[in-house]
Amino acid sequence: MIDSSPDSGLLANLNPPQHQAVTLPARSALILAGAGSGKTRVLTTRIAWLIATHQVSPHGILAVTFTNKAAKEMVTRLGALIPVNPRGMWIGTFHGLCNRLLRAHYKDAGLPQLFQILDSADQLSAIKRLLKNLNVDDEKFPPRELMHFINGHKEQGIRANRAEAWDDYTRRRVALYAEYEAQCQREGVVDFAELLLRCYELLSHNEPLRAHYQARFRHILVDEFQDTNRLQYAWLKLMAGFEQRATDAPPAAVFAVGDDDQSIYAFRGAEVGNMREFERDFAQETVIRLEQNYRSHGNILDAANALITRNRDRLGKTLWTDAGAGEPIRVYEGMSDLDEARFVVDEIRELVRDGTERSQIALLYRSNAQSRVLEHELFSHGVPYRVYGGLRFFERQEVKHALAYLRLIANPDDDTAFMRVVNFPTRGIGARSLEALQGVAHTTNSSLYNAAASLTGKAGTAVAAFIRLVESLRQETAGLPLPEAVEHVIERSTLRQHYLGEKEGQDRLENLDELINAAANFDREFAGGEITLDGTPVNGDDLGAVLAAFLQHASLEAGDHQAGAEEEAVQLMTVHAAKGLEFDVVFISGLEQGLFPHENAVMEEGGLEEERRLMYVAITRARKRLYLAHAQTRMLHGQTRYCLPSKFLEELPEELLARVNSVASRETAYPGWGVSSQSKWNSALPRSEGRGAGMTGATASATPAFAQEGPGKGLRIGQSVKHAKFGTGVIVAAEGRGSDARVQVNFSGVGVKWLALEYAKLEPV
DNA sequence: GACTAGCGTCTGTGG
DNA sequence: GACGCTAGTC
Repeated sequence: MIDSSPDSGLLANLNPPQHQAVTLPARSALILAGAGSGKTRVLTTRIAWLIATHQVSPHGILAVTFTNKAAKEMVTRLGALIPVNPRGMWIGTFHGLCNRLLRAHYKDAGLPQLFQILDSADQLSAIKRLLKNLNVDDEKFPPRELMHFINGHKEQGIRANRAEAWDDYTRRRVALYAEYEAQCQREGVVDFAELLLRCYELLSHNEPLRAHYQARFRHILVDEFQDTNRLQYAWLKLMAGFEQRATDAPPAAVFAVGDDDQSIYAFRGAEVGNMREFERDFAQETVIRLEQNYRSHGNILDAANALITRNRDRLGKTLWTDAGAGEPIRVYEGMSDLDEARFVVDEIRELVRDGTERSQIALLYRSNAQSRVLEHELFSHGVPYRVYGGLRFFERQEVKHALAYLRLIANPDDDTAFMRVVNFPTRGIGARSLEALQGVAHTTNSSLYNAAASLTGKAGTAVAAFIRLVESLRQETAGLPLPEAVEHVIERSTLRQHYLGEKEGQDRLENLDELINAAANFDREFAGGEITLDGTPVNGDDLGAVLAAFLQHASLEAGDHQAGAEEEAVQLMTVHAAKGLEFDVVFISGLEQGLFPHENAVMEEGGLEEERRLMYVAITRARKRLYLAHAQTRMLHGQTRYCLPSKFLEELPEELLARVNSVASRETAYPGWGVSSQSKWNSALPRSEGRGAGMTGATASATPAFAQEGPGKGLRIGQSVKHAKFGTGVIVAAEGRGSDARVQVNFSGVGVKWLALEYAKLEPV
């Protein structure tokens, strides 16, 4: 029995608001937890306290997060706090928990026992296949857009039969949505959004089941509440019993932790408004603000606060810290993305030389595409690094191919898997045979596999050989342990042979080996009873069950922990991926108009504010040192773009910043540029920390050169100019001479314009 | 039916 | 700059 008095170990070292939050009575409460305010600590300590004081058994707790990482972290920390086996508890992501529920009640949910989960790539190819089967013009109905339409509706909890459509085009899309639903049902597959919607409907339509879970979960804890979408919100309401209560038990106490300033997932349906509605819908009694930041030095926090106060409609919260001001925030302007990368890598090497651990250095960017230059520079200087996100292990082509064979073994009706490997490696089954096959499948309302199997007598030997291959794979692997089954499939399908013959196949072969490794690890944990199919242990000797569990693991987990995760390496990731993490040193690169804030985002309603929150998240990742970098030119889509500094840079108080470009280096690089306009870029750092001319001078060749005679004298490509009507912009192109001379200028906010130099009065800035 | 050159699109973020 | 798709060729 654990002493639960306030000064016991469990509650020691909590600050007053944290303490209050942890020990709240069993009623719904909203915790506004600022960045670095000890949010995860409060969540896990709350669970431990509830259990230790016998207010609830581990059985009665449901804790929901968004990412696997957060769920794992919670489990680990909880295990360190109290002697309880957290594996039996319901702690997981929305998707993971819904999957667990659907597995446990697959019949009631109208699903096959071994239903497969489609990741977004699978979903897209399923949609493409659907459009093809229905002879729909995919130019009129772009698959990506349709996918967005379908997922958007599911995230609102709207099925095709209830979707609104006021015009023909939308009516058509709704019809396609319905067809897609039917196709998934036929194939026994479920996409990510479907996991949630299906689970919601299961509970909503099945009263005994609803009564069971509503009575069971007495405390529901939600992490990152600001990221919930409509469906997740409704799911919580239903689960907690604030909607359709089916039991005599009172509603659960919902402990929602969130930060409206860190809401960065509106693009996938998250509604910050859920935080405002929480009070009404969940009978919330208390709001607690966690505003003391334990992570960052003062200057970093001041910058974050200054930035975020520009957003409207905040719930209101100001972070403060006991820590000193610390170092100024370093701002670097590179001439090109390459120059920027060189600066970043140079600094990293110096930091590492001075004793900073590489894993304590994070390199953040707005979009994944930016990682390439940085990676290249890190690689060529031999700096170990690790990229998170981007192409994940289980999303790689070769891994997906191998998994598709395994999926066909587990479920022959999985048409997505069938199409992926029916002719890979090539075995003479072309578009023509497949079209015929799809026709048969369509008319007989059966899966492609069954259609193929029923036709093997007459439909040519290639298809028959494929069916025989899958059949023999199923038989040969039946008695094998999972890793051997995986290896066998890789060999017998001739996947390995295929990649052996490919010039660039080495990486792919290594990934296939890694897949066998992953299967071995998984099998070990499975056999140890640590992993189960639906929360209840399954017979580990049954390959079907192990395989199904492994496949669902592969679709719900990105495979982030695969290969080299523990290596001492610099961390590269998008700002989105960095949420919830912290590092001693953080670089934010690509702080340019159009990139961060992203040009697509600023067009959307509330888009700029979401970008600003994203910047806020990025800044607050840093503990001790923060670098902000931007470049004047950047390669994008294969061509050079001329960029203005991000407006977010202007929104930071100048006194917190130190411009680390030295005038001397820029003079070398840009002969003829006025020093006056550069004065504010002078270093505010002590001399020893300023950049020498040597480093940046080496990149002078990246400077675009364009000299113009006549009216535009002194203007160059890349030059910042001011126009009376359009404001400031950057010259991106020029043509003609004398009175015909025109320049193309990219104005911030206005866009790109061609201007005749004779008439437009452009002033160099 | 397999292979390849050329073209268009993409990179905006995730379970 | 990379990838997927298409048209053209073998």
